[in-house]
Order: sequence, then structure tokens, then C-alpha cells
Amino acid sequence: MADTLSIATWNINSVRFRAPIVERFLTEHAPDILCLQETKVVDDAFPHDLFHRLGYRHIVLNGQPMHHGVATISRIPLAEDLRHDWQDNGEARHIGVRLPNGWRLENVYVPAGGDVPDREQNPKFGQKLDFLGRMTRWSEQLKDPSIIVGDFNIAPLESDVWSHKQLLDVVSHTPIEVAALAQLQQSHGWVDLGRHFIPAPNRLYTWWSYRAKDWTVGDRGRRLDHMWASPEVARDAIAHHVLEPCRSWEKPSDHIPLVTEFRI
DNA sequence: ATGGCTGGTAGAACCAGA
Repeated sequence: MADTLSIATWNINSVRFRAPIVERFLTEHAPDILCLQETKVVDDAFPHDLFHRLGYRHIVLNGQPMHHGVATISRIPLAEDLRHDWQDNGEARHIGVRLPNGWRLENVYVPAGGDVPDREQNPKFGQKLDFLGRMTRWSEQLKDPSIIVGDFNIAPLESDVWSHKQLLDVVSHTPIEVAALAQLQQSHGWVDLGRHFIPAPNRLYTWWSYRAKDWTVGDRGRRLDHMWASPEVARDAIAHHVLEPCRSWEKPSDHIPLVTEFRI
């Protein structure tokens, strides 16, 4: 009998503040595994009870005070794997696990990179590029069937942003970031599952700013969140969901969840 | 009109997100 595995990724912008919509998402969509970014909570204060109550008893954390933080939450057993500090500054931006079938699942929160797209004027932009460079060197060596998901903070394609022209100088869509992301993708032959299921130039966004009073007016979105798979894993991807309605839920995250279903 | 808002933490004329 064929079986399926569904994996979700969501930049939640505080897992504690967002508890009601996390519960709604898990109840309505029930992925097997949920990868969260920007949990904004130290591991000791993580809301384990919320997830246990919903049937998610396997949780692997990499949190820190105040900012950042990632968590991988599952109904099926997980084996904790490596956690990388690709920025080399102690921030909690990655956690890796192994799934029962041997796949690796990497949950990553790439740095935003500040405002100015120049590493001389803005050290955060340099850190973002260095993070991607270290990821690329890791990815080049990777042999195992793997899935990497999360908030990559880069919208690579013209159809990944509401205005290619107006965002060319805006961090997240600059040519230097797009080139760095392309190198990372090429280093393992990663399949971009979002564009596998919804090819360019179709519109595909995962983030809308909080600053607009109504996020749907003008639809000024960007595709910052991604799900990538090794070529052999991508062959088992059978469906992909982009859950835009979650952007209109009560006290929403500025990012929406993505879900991919795999045949296993 | 891509920063107009948001959350965490301190108790800010804060920081960070993107």
C-alpha cells in the first residue's frame, strides 16, 4: 500500500503569540511534519503542550532569546541530526533531522540581510552572503536524499515578486543574492518544489508586509519561503500547497505556510 | 506609499524583521 508524508514550512513570527493559528493550521491541514522559523523563544519556554495535545510528540528545537529560532515538529519519530551555524555568530537559524526512511530534513532561516545591498556599507548583507556561501559548501558535499525548507529571504525569479523592476535594489531580490541562491541550488541539483508545481511566470508569493493596511490591495508579495528536494526525493513529490488564506487569519504571520506531499 | 506594522523585551528617543 502506498503511503504519503506531508511536510510543512512556516515562518511563524513568534510561536507563542501565534499559538491559536498554529493550532488551527495543524487541525485543518494536519501535516505529518511542521518546520517553523522565527519561533522567538528559548527552548525551555517552548510550548510543548500545544503540540503534544495535537498529536505532535516529536519536537527538535534550536531556539535563542528574542530573535530567530527554528523548530521541527512531527507526528512521526525524528532523529536529531546536525545543527549548523552558517553565519558563524551563534544565531539559531538551522536544525537538521533524519526521518525514519533515511531522508534528511533541513529547516533553515536565512538572515534577512539588513537594508543596504552592499557588504561594505552593511555588514548584515555580507553575513547573509557568507551564510549562503557556507550553505553551498555544505550542500556540495551532501550525498544523502534530502529536503531543505524554510525562510530563505530571497525571491529569485521575476515572477516571485510583485515588481521585479522596483525590487531590483531591495534586499531579497538583488542580483547578487539571486546569484548566491542559484549557486546553492546548483551545488546539489536541488529541485525548487514551488516552481516544480507552479512554474514561472505564474505568480507565486509567500510573504506580504505587515505595513499595508490590507495585504490583498496591490498584492505586493514576495516568494521568500522555499521547499527544495534532492532530485531523487523530488521524484516522490506528488502535491504542493501554498496556503494564502492563512495570511488573513486572526493575528497572522506575515508569511504563509507551504506544504508538500511525498510518496514514501 | 517598501515602510505606513509587528513581536519581544525592557521598561526605549529599544531592536529586528525584509
